[in-house]
Amino acid sequence: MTPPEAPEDGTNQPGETPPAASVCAPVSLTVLQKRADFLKAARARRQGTASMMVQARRRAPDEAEGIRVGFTCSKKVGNAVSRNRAKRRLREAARAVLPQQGRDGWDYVLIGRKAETAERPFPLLLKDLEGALRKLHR
RNA sequence: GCGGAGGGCCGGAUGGCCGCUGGGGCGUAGGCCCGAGAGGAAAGUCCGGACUCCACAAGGCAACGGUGCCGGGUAACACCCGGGCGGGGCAACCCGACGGAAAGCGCCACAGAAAACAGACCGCCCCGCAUGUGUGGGGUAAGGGUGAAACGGUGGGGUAAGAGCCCACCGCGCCGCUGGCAACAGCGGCGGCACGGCAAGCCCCACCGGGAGCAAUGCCAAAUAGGGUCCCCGCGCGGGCCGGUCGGCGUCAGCCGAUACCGCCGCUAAGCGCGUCUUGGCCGAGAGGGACCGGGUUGGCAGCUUGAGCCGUGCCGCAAUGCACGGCCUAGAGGAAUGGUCAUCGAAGGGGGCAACCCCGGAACAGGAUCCGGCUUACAGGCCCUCCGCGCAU
RNA sequence: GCUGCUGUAGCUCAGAGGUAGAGCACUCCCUUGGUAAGGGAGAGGUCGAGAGUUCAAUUCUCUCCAGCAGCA
Repeated sequence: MTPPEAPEDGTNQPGETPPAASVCAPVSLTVLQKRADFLKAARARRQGTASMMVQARRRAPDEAEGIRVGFTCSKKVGNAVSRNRAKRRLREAARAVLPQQGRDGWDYVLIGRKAETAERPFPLLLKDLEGALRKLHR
């Protein structure tokens, strides 16, 4: 089931992802660093999925440029190893999905969950993020 | 071969594509190229330091805390090495908070006659009286029972019964000699049992320690309200004193005062509280503008990785370690990088098979956050070296 | 990252080297026509875990494990 699909992903992603980030979409993807940005996003819309919680906020026009995204894992997720693994997988999922499906001028915050974020197969992780974005943009 | 002891090491591999962090080079720039990127515990934060700030200044004492056989190592340590003593193991070897209880105080439940300094419940023995079992006096601590612990142990002599009362050995204590730097050990002599346990109870002795921590600390910038100092303008608002006016009380002398009194208004659940006259003089200097200072907030920079560093060789030393020479540069983030995915190979484990082998499965504990030295705790599995016991063969 | 504090009954807390306790809650009984209140009786504990000191540890010491605070 996965082997037939997997090579497609392996050949498609390298060809498509970099142009999407560099040429086709002029929006830049930056990472949230400030505590205030996270707090603002936490007050905005949110959508939970099996593997993650997604918060999204449309910024005021003069705040910043492009799509911004942040990652968070609380201590409930586990020790440092599992927290870091969850954040890395979320970061990779955001890199694959947000340049196409994110909207310019929005902030997104992805929050890891206990075991699911680290264990869910990667294609399903991507689908979770896409579904959550669709609901949040409505 | 089986079982065991000690020490050391590794702890998924290779490659493709796409990324991340910081470094170097090129380029006006978009960007391109090069090389680097988690651990043995990075963990717990239990000790010891470096470093920074604060306090105090030669320093000492007190208090508090820590360490605690001896010697050595070290920047230092509660760590390491060697030795001693005690305990465990047939052994290799392992474990030990291991100073002082004859400086003092305190505690030792229950049981037991008695729990710390002597004494005697049941007993044993002698004598007297009464007599078949008691009673009075005296001696004794061997035996019984209790307890975690009971006033040296075993054997012999001795005795009315007993007792270090006497003797031998053991234990204990003191003295001397010998070996050792020392802890301590050995030997000899003497004493004649006195000295119960607890110091992870207070304490005594010796030694050590000022406090806080990189979220320490230093620097830069921005905006905001308020504070301090100085300068300019300056007497409009407000403060103090005196006076006026007005008001309240009054025993008619006076007293009190815009924080009083009456009333009103506003905030409040209510109470408290605040505001609601005026002009003149003097003192004083506010607000406004400018400059500087200090504090807080946000962001940035430094601290930030060349160090009690790592590797190799040689030398002194039983060893820890030290010294010399040569070589190497090995993460530096800051809501915090070291990843995702694919392919090939793959240890443990599970299933099938007489077996070769086949199928499933897919790597333990866990990730830097100023840096070092230790300790402790977690850890699938594997490799190497040395040693011990038993069995077999020679 | 650093520094402290706390773990005892279902809950809130005492306790101190030899017995584990109080209040509320729970169960049963009395009282009431019934409930509440009141009275009586009862049950409920690896004292966070593991080592050590001691004759004896919930208490003293050490090591772990949780939880909660503070520090820019």
